[in-house]
Amino acid sequence: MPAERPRPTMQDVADKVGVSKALVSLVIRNAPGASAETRKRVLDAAEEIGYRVNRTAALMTAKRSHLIGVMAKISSGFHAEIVEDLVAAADRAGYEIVLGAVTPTHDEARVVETLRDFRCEGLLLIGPELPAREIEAVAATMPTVVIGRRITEPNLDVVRSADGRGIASAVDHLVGLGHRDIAHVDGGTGTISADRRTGFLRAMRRHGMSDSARVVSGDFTEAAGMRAVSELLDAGLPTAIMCANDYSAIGAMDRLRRAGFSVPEHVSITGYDNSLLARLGSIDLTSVSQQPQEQADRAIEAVVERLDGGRTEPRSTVLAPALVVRGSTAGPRR
Amino acid sequence: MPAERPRPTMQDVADKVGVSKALVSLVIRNAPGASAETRKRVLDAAEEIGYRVNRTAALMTAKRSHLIGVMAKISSGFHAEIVEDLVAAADRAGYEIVLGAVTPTHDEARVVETLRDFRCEGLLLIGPELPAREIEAVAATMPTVVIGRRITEPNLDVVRSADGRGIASAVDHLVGLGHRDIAHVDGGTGTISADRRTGFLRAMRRHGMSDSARVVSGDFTEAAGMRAVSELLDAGLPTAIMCANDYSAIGAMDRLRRAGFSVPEHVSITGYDNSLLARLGSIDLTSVSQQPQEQADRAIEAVVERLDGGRTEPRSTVLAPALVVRGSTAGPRR
DNA sequence: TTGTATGCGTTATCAT
DNA sequence: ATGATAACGCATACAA
Repeated sequence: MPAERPRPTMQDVADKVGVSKALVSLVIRNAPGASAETRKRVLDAAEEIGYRVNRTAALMTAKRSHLIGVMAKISSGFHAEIVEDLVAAADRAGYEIVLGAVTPTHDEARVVETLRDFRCEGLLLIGPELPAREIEAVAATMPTVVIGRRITEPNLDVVRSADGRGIASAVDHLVGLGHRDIAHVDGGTGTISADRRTGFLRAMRRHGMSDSARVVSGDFTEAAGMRAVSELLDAGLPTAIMCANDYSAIGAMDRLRRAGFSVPEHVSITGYDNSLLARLGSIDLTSVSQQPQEQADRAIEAVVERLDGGRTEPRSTVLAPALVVRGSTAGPRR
Repeated sequence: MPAERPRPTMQDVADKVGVSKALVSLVIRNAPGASAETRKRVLDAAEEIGYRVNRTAALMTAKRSHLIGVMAKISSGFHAEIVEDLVAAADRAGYEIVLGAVTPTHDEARVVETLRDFRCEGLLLIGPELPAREIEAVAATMPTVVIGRRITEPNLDVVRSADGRGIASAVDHLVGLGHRDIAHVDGGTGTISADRRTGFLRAMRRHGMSDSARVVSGDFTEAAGMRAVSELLDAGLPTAIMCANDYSAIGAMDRLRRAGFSVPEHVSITGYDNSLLARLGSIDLTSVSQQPQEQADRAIEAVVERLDGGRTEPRSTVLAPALVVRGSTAGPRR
């Protein structure tokens, strides 16, 4: 027995003021068609009896909900960061965010269903791992934007940052410092990892260093970074190691230091994501920012264009990542 | 013009099967009063035409929504962790979580309003910074549980971990290792910080070490940890430093190392929260876990007791924190 | 077991 | 500018 005291309704306000509820509706929604006089009286009465519009009821009849569903894995710092920027951007565009959290007990499919049940008009999927055809099936139903994953399907908008270019800028940075022997610790199978890996190989080729370009397999974890360095210790250490993300970079740094090498004096290290970790003074990791705020702005822009502007052709927005140089990189020892 | 293709309704299913929508309603809700025969036919038809109950409409008439609102600051790793556990626990109890994210652009008051608008039956506030009377005002309206903050108001349930005891267990650990000169870097004003500070002082007194108990002021940031160590370097380094949270502990560690001291050889360091950071191999920080999963379970238990069990007296649940010993603490140098 | 009727709080259409 | 009224999709008491 949830002690639910009956909320005042629009009718209550109307009765109090002595007008029709239709008029109250106009005033509450800030729609034109009510005199300033009445408007004030209605607002005052509403305030007084503590009236708040019943969103559930409003959604029943309203054409629009102005709700945007966002699927994210909040345990990921990067996702959480983007979500923050999304609510701000949505706010500016006159929309509200409904957040669907992906957790071990709530998989992506279920989150999407829930979001849809809440009558969201558009869907923003952050780093979805759902099969492309399932995403496409959703996108056929409602405006959908995929954030941070390369995927081309009709009906689908994509906002992401160019992972290949991000890695390339890091390679350029290291080469500029004089490095010639660079290894990459990748993130395993998966689109993102693949993009970063090929970005690395391509950039190395561009610098005429294909021969020294080594790739060690990993999986985006700290442990993977440590394992990779163990391998490299056996095979012969490069002068710089570029990791597929910050976590593995931190693992790599740690393993190196435990082996008696110092960063960046003996080996330079780069990460990816420009996470909170990378920014820590005690870690101070050169990393690549995916520009979460930019991505958030573009994603909101994309849905809103479809929702308010009537756009129907898909659009892909690829942002340039930004290298953030910190203390984990320096010129190689001679 | 959001291309909203009309969703199939209960009537559509009813028409297809050739029954009334009331009957369909029974079947969908899994309520008794329909033959197994019809049940199957209805379910099949629903499946076929892709029918999903319109939650908005259902909420209009249903007594219950089985929705629990959670206010959290997802940029906080600790909050994010608890949220994950909450959705799992809610799931087991037959409820669904509506997540309200507190961000720089959406303050706590606004989030609470939104959650209420979504017709949540209960509210879970994680680490609220709202004034106690505002929280009480909400709690007067609907079952409310405050997580992680000490506060006593009528109508209010509280689930938290005993910060004082957590710090005390860390003190005991250090004293057991032989430390006699211990400093505490606090987290500024605020309930949580105060609890940890007094917990420290009390534990030190218990060990007869009030004289050597020093408190340096901080603010839960990495920078605060660094500043605090700078102060201590001038005043004379203790053999152990207990920080109010992991962030400031990391700042402290870093500052010490830059000054040429090593952890834990010269100085032992402890943090608080047992965050992802503390668990990193390269940081390996002795810390105190607030047991997020336990807290989540208890919080759900509390609302559900009020919602389903009809409990009305407030209840406060104080959990025992768990010390997690890692590599940042060791016996003092002689 | 099944169907009918009514209400939920709001928005939207059409009068006035 | 204002009001009456019909949806909206579903749950529920009640009738059959």
